[in-house]
Amino acid sequence: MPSIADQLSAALGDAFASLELPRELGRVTPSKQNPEVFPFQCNGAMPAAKQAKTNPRELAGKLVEFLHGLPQIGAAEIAGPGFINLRPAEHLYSERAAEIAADERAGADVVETPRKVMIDFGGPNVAKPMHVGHLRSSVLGDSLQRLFRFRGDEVVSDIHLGDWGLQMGHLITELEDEQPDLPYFDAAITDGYPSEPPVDIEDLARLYPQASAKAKSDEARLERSRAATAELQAGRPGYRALLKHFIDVSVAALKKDFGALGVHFDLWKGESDADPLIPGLVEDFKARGVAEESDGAWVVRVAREGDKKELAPLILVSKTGAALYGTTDLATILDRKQTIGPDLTLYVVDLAQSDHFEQVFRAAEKAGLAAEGALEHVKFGTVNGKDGKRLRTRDGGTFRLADLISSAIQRADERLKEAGLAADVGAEEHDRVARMVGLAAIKFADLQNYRTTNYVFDLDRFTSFEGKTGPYLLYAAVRVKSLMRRAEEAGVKPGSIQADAAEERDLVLSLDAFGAALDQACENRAPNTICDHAFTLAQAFSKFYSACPILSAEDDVVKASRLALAQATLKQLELCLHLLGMEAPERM
RNA sequence: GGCCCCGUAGCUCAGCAGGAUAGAGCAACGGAUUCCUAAUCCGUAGGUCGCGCGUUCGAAUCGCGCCGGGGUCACCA
Repeated sequence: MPSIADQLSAALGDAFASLELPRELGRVTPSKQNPEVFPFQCNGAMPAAKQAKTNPRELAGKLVEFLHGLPQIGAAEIAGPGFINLRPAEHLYSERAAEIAADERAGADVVETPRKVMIDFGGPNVAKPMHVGHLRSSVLGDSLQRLFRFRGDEVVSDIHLGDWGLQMGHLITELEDEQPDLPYFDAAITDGYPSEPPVDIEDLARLYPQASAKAKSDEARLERSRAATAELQAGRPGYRALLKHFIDVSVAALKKDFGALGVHFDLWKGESDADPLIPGLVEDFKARGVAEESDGAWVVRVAREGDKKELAPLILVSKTGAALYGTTDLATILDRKQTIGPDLTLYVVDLAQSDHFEQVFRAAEKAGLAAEGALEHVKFGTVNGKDGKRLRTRDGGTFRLADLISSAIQRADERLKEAGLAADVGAEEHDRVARMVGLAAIKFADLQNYRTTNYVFDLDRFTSFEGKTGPYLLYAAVRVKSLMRRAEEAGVKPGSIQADAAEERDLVLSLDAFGAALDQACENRAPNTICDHAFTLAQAFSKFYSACPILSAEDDVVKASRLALAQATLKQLELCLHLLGMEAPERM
């Protein structure tokens, strides 16, 4: 059974069709005008009348006339220039509520034709620890993979490690300066390297910035890194062995970090995995004339007729013979095409890289590696401090993601203690709850804004249990869980739902809107509509909860009905939390 | 300078497949608890939707031009 809104849309669609007008005009939306009397409205009569050059009110009159006989319609009226206000038929509330209550998916549909969707996100760099910039990609990407999967698409996520290119040359040469005697640097030695890595994660974190800073002011130093990069890419055994150590050390640390964040990847591939495909890809591009020579480099021209912006060519092979960022990305697209064959690939990467992806996508399309529109840059803005500028540490450095997370968990812990929550559950459980609250605070704060906006990071606000926050939603879910436990103790069982009170109806309508919220989140590749839905639902429940006694209701039938509503709400709320990468504890 | 993103209530942000009187949260003010977790609920106040012009019966939403903030512009990733 479709949602109430969809049933009304279908009815309106029929009405339009009966007048030989497009069904799409029948789209019904929630009404803000007078929702108690007419919760929905349809605005299609006005554009239709415009097109047909007739009077909109007259047209609306015909539509309403058609609606009168239909079983879904409780009432319909014309208002203003041609708005059609709608009230669903009485029986729809309890029918739809019963269905949501019985449905594992809480009323959300699956997609008609599942696609294979590749999601590339996270993108941490082997050479450096994760910083705030990785937060959005990770949180957003993870939510998107959960969402697409839930909707029935086949999803493959890939962390796409930054383990190739100049940064590796920096690491190698900087390590050589510190420990020149290591066998990796002796070109005469080509085998039998130590199995223990020569560095740990802190070394990596130190070496890269050192080298990068030197290279900025010292051209010769930069050239050394470039040369080392070229040698690495050419296959010098000692450098390859070092690369493997770097990756291993880094991945071990990253798995810990992402595990703590609750973020999962199907594939832990990196840029270096695409390397074997590069020579063939380059030859192919040259042979087919996709690439051409320019100033000693090989480039793919991607500018198009009628472009507003002047898009520079993508550099496939630099004049020193090195593969660049774009080359690796193209080879990765080829790799994925051969091994996975995605219908759609989403790159969850910050919007500063818009031009880069535009180049890569165009080059891929030009070369026939991907269909037009099959590659998509899901861009997002920056995380700012209260000053409105990029979030920095007090001394102006970049904020480590690990520090950010631990400070959120610590703040959550303080909040819990202030409120006397999660007090009698034991220290271990308390810490677990604090972790859930802290992560929920960060994730919800990140996801509730539309992804392209830059948002201000304010831990005090995010960790509050009041208002539109992750902790509020967790608490709302916990309250219902607690209610369900009490019901069980009292031997009360959920029964058939009868939505009579205004608060009960509003709650049903809120539950009904779940699918639409997911549709929109999917379409926009932005989970903020899920955040919004979860919050609206929690609010609708709060109103219901304060207005309609459940366990203390006098009538057993009412009691069972309201408990069923509470149970359905909990299920849908937990699904929302899950899709946002959050989890509510049993008690708080 | 070209291009991209952003500009909505005191603050943080939704809304932008054109639709009625522009929303939420926080902060402010007033009220509600013998009752299932008051971290709640009810109410009040708060707006030239950056500015201007245009398209339209109708513009926060679409187009053009400005202003302000951020980003980006071929051999880094």
